[in-house]
Amino acid sequence: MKDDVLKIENQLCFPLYAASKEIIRKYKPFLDKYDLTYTQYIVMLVLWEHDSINVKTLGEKLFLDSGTLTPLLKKLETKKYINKVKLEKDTRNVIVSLTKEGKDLKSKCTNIPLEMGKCINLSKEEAKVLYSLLYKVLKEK
Amino acid sequence: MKDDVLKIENQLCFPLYAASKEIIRKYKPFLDKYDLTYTQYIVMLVLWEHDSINVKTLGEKLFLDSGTLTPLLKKLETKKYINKVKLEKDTRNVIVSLTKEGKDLKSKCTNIPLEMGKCINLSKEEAKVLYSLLYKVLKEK
DNA sequence: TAAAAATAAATTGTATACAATTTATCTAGG
DNA sequence: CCTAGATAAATTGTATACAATTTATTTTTA
Repeated sequence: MKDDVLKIENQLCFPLYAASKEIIRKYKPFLDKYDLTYTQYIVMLVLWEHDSINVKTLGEKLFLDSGTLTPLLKKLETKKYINKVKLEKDTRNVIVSLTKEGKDLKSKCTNIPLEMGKCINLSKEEAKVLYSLLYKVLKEK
Repeated sequence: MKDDVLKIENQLCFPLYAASKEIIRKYKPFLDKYDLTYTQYIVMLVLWEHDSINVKTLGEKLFLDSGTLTPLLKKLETKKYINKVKLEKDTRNVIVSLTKEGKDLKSKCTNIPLEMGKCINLSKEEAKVLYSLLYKVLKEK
């Protein structure tokens, strides 16, 4: 009777995994314009809010570790969107901040959430419910 | 006024992306026992249902392409969980099937969905709502 | 205050992901 | 029947992810 617990359509994680990838794939045409990947884009989102932040805090906000962020930040530096400097008071900390180009990019990206909204087949209410359920999943840790 | 559309907490995609990764990370201790990654596990889920399937169909079910599946299937073959043979009628098709070990693994994994259920901080009803919203996102394509 | 513990990034190693291309094979139309 | 187009995997190249370790620095404590 419990044979179907392993059916893929009975897993909650699978549609989560698949939907996440599918939506990220839909970002691509919008982000390609600015030579950004999705992960680079969410780093920029955080920087547009904070302007300057250390790698650890950035990682906590995005659920990413230095193994992912170190090379990614190097790429954003090469693209001239960010700068990296060591904190004088404690040189273990690397502070990431926006260049002028990085700041200027923000206004060009304001249409992306709207465009993406059109790509997602959910009503405003459904999106809200989905949003809070996902945060409930995330908050438990 | 529309300045906050780019705030990370106003994005729907971000919690989707983060929750997906967090849940997959929670699978790790359960899957490590059988030397499986999450992606290898979902391939096994499909094979436990179908026993034999070609790479293309497998990819369609899992939203994965041959670039991901080819090396992954090689690893599952090395672990002796699957076999790969070319379809005689049309040798472009590679048919993946379970070995005895691969079949036997199924019964050992039946506890995983239950254990994972305990790790996710949602009621049965919430999980159901989340599930259908995610499939709604996926179905639109 | 000097060694031990803690902390933050960076590095290393393994495993995805996926776009784009290539290779091998098959199918259909002339 | 024979070639142009279609199809399925495999390959190539780039970019994450993340566990585990290492390096450099700072803080704690005996």
